[in-house]
Amino acid sequence: MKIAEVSERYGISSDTLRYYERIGLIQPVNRNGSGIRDYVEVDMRRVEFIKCMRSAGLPIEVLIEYVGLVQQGDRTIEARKEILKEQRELLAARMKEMQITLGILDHKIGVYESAVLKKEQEMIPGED
Amino acid sequence: MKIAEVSERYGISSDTLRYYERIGLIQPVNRNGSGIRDYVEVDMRRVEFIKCMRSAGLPIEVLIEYVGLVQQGDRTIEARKEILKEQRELLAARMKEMQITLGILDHKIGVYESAVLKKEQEMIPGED
DNA sequence: CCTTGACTTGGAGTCGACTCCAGGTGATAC
DNA sequence: GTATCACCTGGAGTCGACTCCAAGTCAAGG
Repeated sequence: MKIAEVSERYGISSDTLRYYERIGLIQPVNRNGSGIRDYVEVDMRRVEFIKCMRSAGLPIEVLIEYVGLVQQGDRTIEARKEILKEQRELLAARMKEMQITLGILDHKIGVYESAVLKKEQEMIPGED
Repeated sequence: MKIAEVSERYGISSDTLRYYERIGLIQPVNRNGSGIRDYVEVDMRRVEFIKCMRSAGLPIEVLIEYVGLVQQGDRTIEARKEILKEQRELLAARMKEMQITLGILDHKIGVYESAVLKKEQEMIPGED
C-alpha cells in the first residue's frame, strides 16, 4: 500500500506520515525497488496506534520514546508500562477537566436558552 | 487585587494574563492611579471562565469572538448560544476519542502487567 | 521519446499559544 | 535620595506539531 492510500484510509496527510517516520514516531517503512514506501499490515497498525494516541493529545516526544523502547525488545516492558501508566493518568486528568467544562457549557447554554425564550414571550404582546 | 495575586490564585502567569487582555480574550481591567491593573471580582470571574475554557482546549480565537459578543449586550445572545453549542459538541467529540484511547491504554497496561508477571514466574525456578 | 503524475528528500515556513525581554515608571524601604 | 521591587509596554522569541516547497526520480500512457 502506498502512502496516498494510507493517508486516505487514516485521514493523515502524506506529509504527516513521512514526518512521523523521519522523527522516529513510526518505524521505517519498507520501500519497493524504486524507493517508494510500501506499507504493510504492521505499518498500518503502528499508524493507527499513533493516530489514536495523538488524537487524545499524547505528546509526540513521549510517543517517540515509547516507540524507541518497543524496538529494543522485551527488556523494556517495565519502562513502557510506566510511560503508559503516566500518560493514562494525565489523560484521565484532562478528561476530568473537560467534563467540568462540559458541565459549565451545558449550564450556560441552558441559561441562554431560557433567556431567548423569555425574550420571545415578551414579544407576544407586541406580536411581530 | 494586583496581577501577581491573580496569577498566583489561578495558576496563570502574569505574562499570560496581560497577553489575554491585549488580544481581547479578557476585557480591559481597571487601573489604579499609576497605571497598575486592579482586578476586581468581575475580572476574576472572567479569568476563571477563560481558564476553564482554555483548559478544555477551546481555541482562543473562538473565545475572543464570544467575549466580543458578550460586550455587545443582549442582542448577541442567540449567536453566543450557537458558539457554545458548537464548542460543546466539539468538546464532547474530543472526549469520546479520549475515552477510546483511555480504553486502549488500560488494555495495553494490562497486557504489560501480565507480561511482567509471566516473566517473574519464569524467574522462580532459577531463583535470582 | 516526452509528458504526466505520484512518489522521494531536506529544509523552510506556518500556526496557535504562549513566554521572554529591554527599557521605562512609580511606590516603598533604608 | 537612591536602591529595590513589582509593575508597565511593545515587540521578539520559543515550542509543538505540523505543512509546504523546490528539485529530483521513476513508471506508465500517448
